[in-house]
Amino acid sequence: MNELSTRYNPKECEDKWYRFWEGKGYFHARPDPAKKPFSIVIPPPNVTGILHMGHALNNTIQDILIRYHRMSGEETLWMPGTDHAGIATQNVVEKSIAKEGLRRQDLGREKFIAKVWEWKERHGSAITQQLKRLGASCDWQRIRFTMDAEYSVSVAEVFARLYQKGLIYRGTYIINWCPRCQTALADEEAPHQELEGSLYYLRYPLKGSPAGFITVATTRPETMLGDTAVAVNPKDKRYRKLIGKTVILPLLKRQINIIADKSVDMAFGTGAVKVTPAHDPADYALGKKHNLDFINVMHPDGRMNEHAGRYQGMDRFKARQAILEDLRSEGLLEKVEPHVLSAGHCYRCHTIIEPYLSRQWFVKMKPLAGPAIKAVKKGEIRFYPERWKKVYLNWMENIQDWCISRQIWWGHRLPVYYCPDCQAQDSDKGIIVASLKPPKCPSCGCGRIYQDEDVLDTWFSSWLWPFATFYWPFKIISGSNVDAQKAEEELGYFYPTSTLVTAPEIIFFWVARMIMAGFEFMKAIPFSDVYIHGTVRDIEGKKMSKSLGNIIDPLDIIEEYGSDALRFSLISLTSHGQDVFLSEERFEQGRNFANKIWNASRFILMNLDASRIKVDLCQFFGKGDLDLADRWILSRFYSLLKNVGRSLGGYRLNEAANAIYGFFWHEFCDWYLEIIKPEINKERHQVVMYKVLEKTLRILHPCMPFITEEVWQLLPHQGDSIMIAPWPHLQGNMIDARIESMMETLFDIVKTIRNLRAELEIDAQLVLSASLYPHSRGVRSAIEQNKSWIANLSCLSDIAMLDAAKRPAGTVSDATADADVYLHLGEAIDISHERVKIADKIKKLAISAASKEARLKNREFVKKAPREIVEKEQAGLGESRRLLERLERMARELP
RNA sequence: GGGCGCAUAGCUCAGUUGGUUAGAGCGCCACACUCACAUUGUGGAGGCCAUAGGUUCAAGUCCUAUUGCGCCCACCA
Repeated sequence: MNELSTRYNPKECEDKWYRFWEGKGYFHARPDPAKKPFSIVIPPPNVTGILHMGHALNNTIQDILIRYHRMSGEETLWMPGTDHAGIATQNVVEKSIAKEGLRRQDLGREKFIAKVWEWKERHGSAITQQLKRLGASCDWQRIRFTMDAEYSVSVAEVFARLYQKGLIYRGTYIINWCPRCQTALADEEAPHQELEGSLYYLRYPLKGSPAGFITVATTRPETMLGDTAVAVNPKDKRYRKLIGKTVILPLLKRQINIIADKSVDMAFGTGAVKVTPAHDPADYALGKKHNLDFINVMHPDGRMNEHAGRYQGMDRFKARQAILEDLRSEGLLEKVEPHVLSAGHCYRCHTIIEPYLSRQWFVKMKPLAGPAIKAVKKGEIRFYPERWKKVYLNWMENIQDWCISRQIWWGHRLPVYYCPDCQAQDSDKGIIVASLKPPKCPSCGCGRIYQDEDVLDTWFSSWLWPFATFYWPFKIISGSNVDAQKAEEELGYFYPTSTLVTAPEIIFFWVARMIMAGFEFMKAIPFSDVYIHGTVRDIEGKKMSKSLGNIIDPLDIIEEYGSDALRFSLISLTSHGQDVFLSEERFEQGRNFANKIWNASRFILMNLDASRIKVDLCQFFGKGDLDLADRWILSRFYSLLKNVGRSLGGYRLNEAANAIYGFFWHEFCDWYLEIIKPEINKERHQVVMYKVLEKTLRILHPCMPFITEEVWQLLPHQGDSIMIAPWPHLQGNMIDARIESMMETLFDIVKTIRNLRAELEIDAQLVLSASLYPHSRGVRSAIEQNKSWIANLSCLSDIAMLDAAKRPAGTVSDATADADVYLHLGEAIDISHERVKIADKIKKLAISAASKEARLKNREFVKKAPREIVEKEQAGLGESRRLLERLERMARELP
């Protein structure tokens, strides 16, 4: 095995093993009634996406869970796929055609959509290829896309069912409108920017009171033409007597009422606010609540319309100036204050967006939310960490109707058709909703029906992800090779899925809606656990984003440090849902760990006689054939296994990763391998070091799949791949707290001796070996060469062992044991400054023993503390007293 | 404005239901390469666990308030 490099080389392994696994079909899941199912649906990344650190974290977590459950003998499915991401994708393609000087309008809808598909075919697999480099063991045979033909049928079906149930309706809504681009924008496409504006104070004369008026403040005076009320806070003493009175809207001389609403902020402006329901989202809500008129005063291009009186035809900002001048000349402009306001701007042309009233489609959410709230309250669906439950419930209990129509081209078109002959204004007559386009109008029979131009919100397809990916509702499409019966079986087997792993930002957008859809269409929860991980940030706590330039590209990290290093470092930093603060050096830890694994394995391979490792470990048991060190490392391993299982079960992945790290490096390598070195050829050590390495690799595999496979393949092994090797069984009888405590005592001794190493010119590690293996030839000769007193030390393990044996299990007092051994050590080592050091340590231990005694004297403690604690304290007390005496004697003898 | 989170070593963070001496990684200091690994090893320094109260036999852990930082949602007429 000498040909193995002293450095682990990820590049030689990763691609090789990934292809091996995929080629063997290990990622593919099929229902097996004999096995328990475990399934995860991937949060589908945008098809335009490239892998960023957030994806890396999200998918590493999923892969760990998947690999863990696969090894645990469950039938494990990880369903991959991508999201068509309506607006994001449309923008990307628009940008790409802009290079040819084209706008989407130049192409027309059909040709543009064809371009998007073309783009998707060419670039849409980038992110899935990147997931493979991460090691993600997705079932790629099942990869889905939210615009797949079958998936689109699911979407249309859901729309139709909800419509028939009366849960989808048409209504008006204020949207972000760019008057220049003449398009609706989603909130995230209309970023708010601060700008220096003015706050204008306008006087609205009171009807029937010639000198009376009420002053309102506004930043957009031109919208006053659409005012249909003035609102004040009902608690506001200044205006209380005006509530219900009428004012004359200046310029247009329309009469409007003064209404009361507690949403009005008494401290802002004058405390009275003009209400323009057609041009402001908050006013819109007021308008709905108080049943006001909605007067739209603008054309879609931002010019004033026929409701604007003499300002008709003016641009909105020109109209603003004209209106202000007219008000000033009428003495109705009280004052103008500078005011910083933040307004939405079109992300493309930076035009100030106009809140614009338009007709949209909605889903009634309250009826859907009911069961989804209950399921979480009852604990059928659990959030990890639990605090997100509150966030979820808070939102669900105040849920608003969901606007699902979007005025863009890329997406699922609404399955809504109109018959021009039957259609009547403002009614649903002539509207046909069907999952597939009907050939003719069902009522008049004409063939002139046409489809709604709008598309559905992207989330209207992704909320079906846990079951639509299984081809629900199993409607066969001509030309498709989907086997409906098989699909139904698979859905029955794998649904509800097990765990959803996602980021907090999309609890409302996605998680909550999936739960609602699950109940509505599957009559069952979509998943039982929701694991919410943190956001990946840079070292200063800023969210990673392109515009900030603080991106750490996971692919660069894989290139430089390896995929396992990336995965390990990310996981070890992710503590239970806290945000992850990253800098590139973080990945050195993962890389170094991989290298440590590599070199320890190389060492074992060099010293392993493969013919002897078949020996069953159990042979050694009961015969007392295992040495202290062997028993110790086995005990430590099984303690680790127990902890790792518990941590993974509670989604504390970082604990699992860090526990394995600490065990492998600081216990297995630093102590066990060093201790057995002098007698590494002994059969028991051969077996134990092999078993511990092999099993540790297995429990590390979910976290670091590549290096564990590489090493595992070099070791003697059973089966084709570590990926499908069984998760080790917990053998509780191997966990021995007394052995562990005893060894720790010995380590303390050795550490003390190491301090003396320089002046005594001895090898401290050898001392421990000497104490454990006093009769080995190597140790004996070493002892001869060194100072004779080392021989004294060889009795230490006997002392420690006797000590431990005297006490019943579980009552070992570390403090007492430590002190005892140090006393012997003090006798064995005749170096004065070291005595002082030891005396210090003993003093500390004595204080601890004294405090124990004091505590037992406290009646409240004895009465109220848990029994085990009291018993533990009592058990240690007798020994502590003896110890104190000896300590005093020892102290007198010190120089 | 509503909701949530965080504050522990120089830095980044663990610390499970309160329980004996608060841990890790990185960084720093000293020492060590004939040794599986210098991407290494050994040792060391470094903590009023943000502040003030409270509950308890016992508080880093639970409660209240304060200060500072951060996130989400709403709003900004």
